[in-house]
Amino acid sequence: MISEGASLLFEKIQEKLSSLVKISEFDLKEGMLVCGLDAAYKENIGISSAIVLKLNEESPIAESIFREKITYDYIPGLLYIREAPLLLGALNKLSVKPDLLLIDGHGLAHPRRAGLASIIGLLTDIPSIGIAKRLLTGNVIWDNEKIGRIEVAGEYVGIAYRTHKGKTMYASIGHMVTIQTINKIILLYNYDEPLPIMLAHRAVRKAIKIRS
DNA sequence: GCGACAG
DNA sequence: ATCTTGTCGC
Repeated sequence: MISEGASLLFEKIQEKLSSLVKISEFDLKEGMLVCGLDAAYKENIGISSAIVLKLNEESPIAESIFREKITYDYIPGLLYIREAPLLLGALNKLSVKPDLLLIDGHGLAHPRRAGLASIIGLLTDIPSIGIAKRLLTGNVIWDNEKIGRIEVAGEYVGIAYRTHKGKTMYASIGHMVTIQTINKIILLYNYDEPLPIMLAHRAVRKAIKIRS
């Protein structure tokens, strides 16, 4: 449970962090390490995973699993207080330092302009992109059948795209990347859920299942 | 007041 | 996210 006062505190912190987010050019280069992050839950236990792949390769070169007792409930807009500790734990166990983080959740496509992806990027000082399956705030202006622009409070913060199976995904700027970076990532993973995130998702699902 | 609401 | 069987659709 999170008290009303604590929620206000976390919202204030989030607003401050938002002002620290940098939108900057990020060039994808051969050999770069792309890391997918995801988490799953089993009762009061949270499990997270970080899966690292070299750009254009499909076998992980490093991966980690992290488990920790959950202390907070999920509150829309405050996902980070529940999930950031888990993701940081998984990142901390990696044997390598990723060049780019792909995180399940939003970046700037957030009411306070600082979703989980932005916060993880800021705290680790690693460029990041948020990729969510549902929109939390803002609107999508579809340019064509498969690509659209995500706008929040008049700002172009990300790209919405439709998977080959018809599922809409919402990718937004986390930290130290631009819309162009997101465009390249979407193309790189062929308009599907990015492989690193897919593998991280499978890893946590598997880990959750084993401990039951 | 009503509805919406990342994972 | 998670609880869950059969079932609608490609």
